[in-house]
Formats: sequence, C-alpha cells, structure tokens
Amino acid sequence: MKKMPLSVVDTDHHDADSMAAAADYQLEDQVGFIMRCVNQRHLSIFSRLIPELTPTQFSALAKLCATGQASQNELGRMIAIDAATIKGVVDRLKHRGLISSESQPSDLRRLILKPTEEGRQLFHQISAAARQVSEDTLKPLSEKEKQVFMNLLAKLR
Amino acid sequence: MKKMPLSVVDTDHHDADSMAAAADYQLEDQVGFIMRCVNQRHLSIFSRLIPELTPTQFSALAKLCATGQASQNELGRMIAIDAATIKGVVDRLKHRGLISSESQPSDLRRLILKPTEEGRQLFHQISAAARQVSEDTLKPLSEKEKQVFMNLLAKLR
DNA sequence: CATAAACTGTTAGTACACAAACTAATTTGC
DNA sequence: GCAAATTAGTTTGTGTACTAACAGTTTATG
Repeated sequence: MKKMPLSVVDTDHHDADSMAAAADYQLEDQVGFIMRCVNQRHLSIFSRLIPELTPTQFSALAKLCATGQASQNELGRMIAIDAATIKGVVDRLKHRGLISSESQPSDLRRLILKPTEEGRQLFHQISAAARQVSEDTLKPLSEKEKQVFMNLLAKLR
Repeated sequence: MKKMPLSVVDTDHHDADSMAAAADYQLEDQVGFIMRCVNQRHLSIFSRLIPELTPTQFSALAKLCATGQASQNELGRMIAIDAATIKGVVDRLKHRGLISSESQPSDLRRLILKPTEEGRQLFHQISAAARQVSEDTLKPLSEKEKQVFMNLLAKLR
C-alpha cells in the first residue's frame, strides 16, 4: 500500500463554513458508511450459511410460511419491500417451485401467494442456519452489548 | 388491514428440532432485517438532503477530494466497493464532469482519477448536508445512546 | 531471462431497490 | 348510480452490488 500525497486544502471554495465542514468530514465515521460495511459482512455470512436463497428471498419465504398466505403487495408490505421489487422476488421463488400463486376470485386484482410443500420444507431446513446468521453477525459483541445494540438499532427503524 | 388466517403448523417437517426452530423464528427480530429497514430510512434521508448524488457516488467523490487522487480500484478499496461496481460509479461521476481520469504512464493498467474543480465545489457545497444526514439518521437516539451505538456498530464492521 | 503469479480494469450475468408511469379492478363519496 | 379516488400488479429506467471470467500489464521467482 502506497501513501498518496494528501493535498486537500487547495483552492477557493466559497465560504469559510463549507471549507471547515468539508475539511474535517470523515467518511469512515459516518453511520451510513459503517452500516454499509456491516451489511457487507452480514451478507457474506448469510450467503455462506444459506447459499440456497438471498436474504430477501428468505424473508419472503419465511413470512409466507408464518402467515400461510398473502397477496403479493401485502407480502411486500410485511417485509418492507416495494411493489416493483417484490415482483421479481416472487417470480424467482415461483420459478423455483417454492411458492405458488393464484388469482383471488373475489378481487381479480389480487394474486394469492402460498408456500408450496417444497417451500415449507426448505424453510424448515434452513431456519436453524438463519438463526446462526444473526448470531454470527453479532459475534463481535458480548451478550450485554448485543442486547444494547439490538435495542438501539430498533429505535432507528 | 385484514387479518389473514394463521395456520403455520400443518404437516410433517422432519425432526422436532427444525420444527421448533422454524416455529418461533421471528423475522422482524433479526439483525439483518432491522438493518435493512434502518438503511431504508437512512437512504430516504440522504436522497432528501442530497438529491444531487447517491450515497455511493458521494463516498467516492468525498474520498477523492480527501486524497487528491487515486486509481479506480484503489478508490474502490478505500470505500469498500468492489472493482466491478466502482466502474459504474466512476463512469457516472465522470459523465457528469465531477471527476476526471487519465491513464498513468508508469503503469499502463492504471487509471488515475482526480476530482474536477466542479467536483470539488459540489463536494464542499454538500458536505454540511452530508453531516446533517448522519445527524438526522441518529436523531431517535440521545447523545449518550448515539455514542454507544456508533461504538458497537464499529465493532461489527 | 523466461514465465508464473499478481494486479488493473472490463464485461456479462444475477439480484435487489426505488421512482415513475401505466392498466385494470375495486371502493368511496356525493 | 356513477365519477373520483384508491388499490394491485406490471413495466421501464437508473443505480448499486457481487460473482465469474477475461485481456493486458507489471512483478516476482526460479
């Protein structure tokens, strides 16, 4: 790793305020940046322990197994995924035979989604690994710290 | 909001362990799920306060303004973005005239990236807003809680 | 010095994620 | 009873994000 010549302060950038603000802006101290990194680590743990599904696909399948059935948009709302995104997720799960869909006679706009027997089986098979993913992600923290962290994280929802 | 009929426990799903594991699996209590939600909120705050750039584009520009220059892959490494992804980010910043690139004579593989004057100006203009993004994201926490949270979050990197 | 190993950037492929614009179906409000 | 608003799902477009495979360049090694 070579050090690059640092030359931040160079020219006229308007007011003194924005100069000072920009000068001591530390990208790696910002919540968003660190969260992105933590998420990268989490995704890597997830795909190692559960190579069969993406986190989003697993969320959808898990929620569908928990509720029994739901319409497509309804499912998206339950797991915080918008209508445009959930479509692709559902298509892929359907294509793999993990969920089924049929239109609801009483409301022709709606697609009723249900997990197939295969989908339920897969969910049950990997639910232990899913719990392990959370555990591994929080591994760097002590039991007490985990509780505090999860508590604060939930407040930022 | 209508309640759906809950019918989770229905058929033979192998061992008692995985049944029990699956039965009390609460998606909304998992780190990964909550982090995704927190990130959604953060992204929404970001795009409201800084509509000019995405968080990733801002990271790249900010780091380039801080270091003066870097090669493409080097820049990616500094902000935790892989080679395939950084290409698109750099292309878009270049297309908008915020950074420039030229190949390095001493190593023909490398593209040396630098912020343009316009890029530097934009960075200085929005750096205050960038700090505000972090502040707003952490708003639900008290000062003490913010410190604790950032400390624990950093441990999960 | 030759060549294997490592590195830089590129491309293709898959999968989110969201905004905006659209169709069709259903509710509502007057 | 009917127009207006709402809802469900789809499509398009943009922007991450990662894997895998690849070509050209540089470096390290035998």
